[in-house]
Amino acid sequence: MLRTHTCGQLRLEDIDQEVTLTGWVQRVRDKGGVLWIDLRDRYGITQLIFKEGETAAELIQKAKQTGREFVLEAKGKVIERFSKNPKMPTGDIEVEVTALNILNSSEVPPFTIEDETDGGEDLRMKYRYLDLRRNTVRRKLQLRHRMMQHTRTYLDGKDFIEVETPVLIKSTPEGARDFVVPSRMHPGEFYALPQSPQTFKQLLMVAGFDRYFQIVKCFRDEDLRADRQPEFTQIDCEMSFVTQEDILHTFEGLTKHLFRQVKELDVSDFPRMSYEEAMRTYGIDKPDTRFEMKFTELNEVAPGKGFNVFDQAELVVGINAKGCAEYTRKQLDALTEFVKKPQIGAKGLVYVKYNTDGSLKSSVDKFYSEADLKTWASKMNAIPGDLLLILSGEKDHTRKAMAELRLHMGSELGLRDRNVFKPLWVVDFPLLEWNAEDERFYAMHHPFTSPKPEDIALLDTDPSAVRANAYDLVINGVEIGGGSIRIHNRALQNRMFKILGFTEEEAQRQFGFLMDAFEYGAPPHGGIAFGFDRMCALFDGADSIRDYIAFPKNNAGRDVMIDTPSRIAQGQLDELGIAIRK
RNA sequence: GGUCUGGUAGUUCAGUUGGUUAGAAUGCCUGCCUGUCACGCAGGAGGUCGCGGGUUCGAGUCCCGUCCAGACCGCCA
Repeated sequence: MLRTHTCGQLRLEDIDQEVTLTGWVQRVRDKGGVLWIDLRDRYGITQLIFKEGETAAELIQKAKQTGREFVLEAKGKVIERFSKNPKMPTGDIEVEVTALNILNSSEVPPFTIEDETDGGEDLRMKYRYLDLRRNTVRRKLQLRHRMMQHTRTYLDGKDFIEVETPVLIKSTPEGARDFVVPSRMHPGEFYALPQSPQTFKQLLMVAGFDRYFQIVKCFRDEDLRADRQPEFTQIDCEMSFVTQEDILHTFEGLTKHLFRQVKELDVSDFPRMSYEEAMRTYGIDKPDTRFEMKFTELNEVAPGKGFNVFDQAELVVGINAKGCAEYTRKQLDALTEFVKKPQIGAKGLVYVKYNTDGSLKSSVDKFYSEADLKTWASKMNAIPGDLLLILSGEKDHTRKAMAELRLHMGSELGLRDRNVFKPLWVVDFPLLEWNAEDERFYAMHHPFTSPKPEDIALLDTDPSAVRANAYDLVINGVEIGGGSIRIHNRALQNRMFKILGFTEEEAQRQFGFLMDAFEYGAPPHGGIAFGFDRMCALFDGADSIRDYIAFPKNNAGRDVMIDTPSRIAQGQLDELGIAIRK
């Protein structure tokens, strides 16, 4: 080792020790007769001192030549500081340097290597290796590391076996776009990178592994968001001979274990909510339950008074913003603007102020008496001082818009505390979703999801009413994980593919290996996958997953540091039998 | 595919109804300073205002196009 101690280690009790430290120059402070260098490594900062008349002149000269981010090896004696710095753990001591070796010099970095950097996002990404030197960024990756270790400990303790599945697999048309990899040995043929190891983990269940997990990279060629990267990591799990209840219990346990170990938090048992209830009361399948403000449907009381907008609406729905009756015209206009944004797409917003004096004032006073408004208010459990916000229109759109407005109000009222965690299981998802454009059903989860046994009869008569044995883990409005009990029977799997519009040949060609396997004693099984990057960000109270990934892509899917995607040589293309269309 | 926001010194930003030589902070360089730790003081260097076109006597500022970055919608079984 080049060093005897780290830069975060030395204390008063180490005084008079001869030590050697290595690290990067955080800052040089030249005070004339005395010069200090803050030497930094992953573990902390230790101050080196060079003193005129005491330190050899050539050493001082060498120290003066160093600049930010130079790499040094400094030998010297630990001494007590003349003036201590209580703000730093090593602030009682400093190292009186007797030998200095410049291990490497450094260009002036393009941004400051400090917790509060002056660097913008794209510059930090271009010089990610410098960004990663910063404590704040490194700590996020250390959190990820701990999450990963505790996940492995927990699952290993529950007899799960970690198995690696292939990365070069087969492309399938369902679901997200695949990243594809051309085959040199088979020109014109392609591998695909896995969107998830779904079929492989099911095959491991057929193989009798009983409990499998993998912390695994998955790939989806879709547009990016702050919480979506083209390559991302899942905690992928599967169990045999289990009911949905067993899976929820096991992975509620994992989640609680992580909260305990990583956050030192004990969270209470996770409530269950049906998909239907989530949609009806929160307008979304991943409700943020840190605050109430649930939807109240007003279809029974709102129409029939000549207000065309409500009379024609499939859904009239309101939320009660508690204590907001004092909102000004300007604030209400801002809310109206918010819901009219194209991304949200509501046509307008109706409000009812339940004033503290008991009177009611609304934007639709022309059509409704105070008694009408009072009926609404009581239906929405409003008391004087509350503000009712109401949207109407086609059901799905209106719910979606109201869900956005609810989150907006929750943020505005400070009800979405990043240090509060409210997990829940959303269960009983529909098995299928009708797509009007393609005029066919799509699997809401994936085509291997088992329908609820009691709903199987509906598969032929009313497919959209069939519920699945599928579940999502939602925390603070973020979908953290999802899974299902799978189909383990060839006939039922075939029936599913048929409903999804596959011909028998297509199903056989794409998933024949799985259905063949089902014929050799496939056990009942089910599983779940967690979005690991999201989980890390959520645990840390962050919205973006980028800082929890060492080398992320930007929002155009580009790695600006290594500058990729990039062109490849003509020779490589020729070898692969690929021509680029001009 | 679409919507919005931004692009000015190494960096983070300001720049008024279009008007002379484009500013601040920080960083960088030089000098001074024996207890600093966001050290201090004095001085200095540093700009194709993303790129292209247009309007105008005159464009960092207005218009059109384009590139880049970020957020979002669509998309993400």
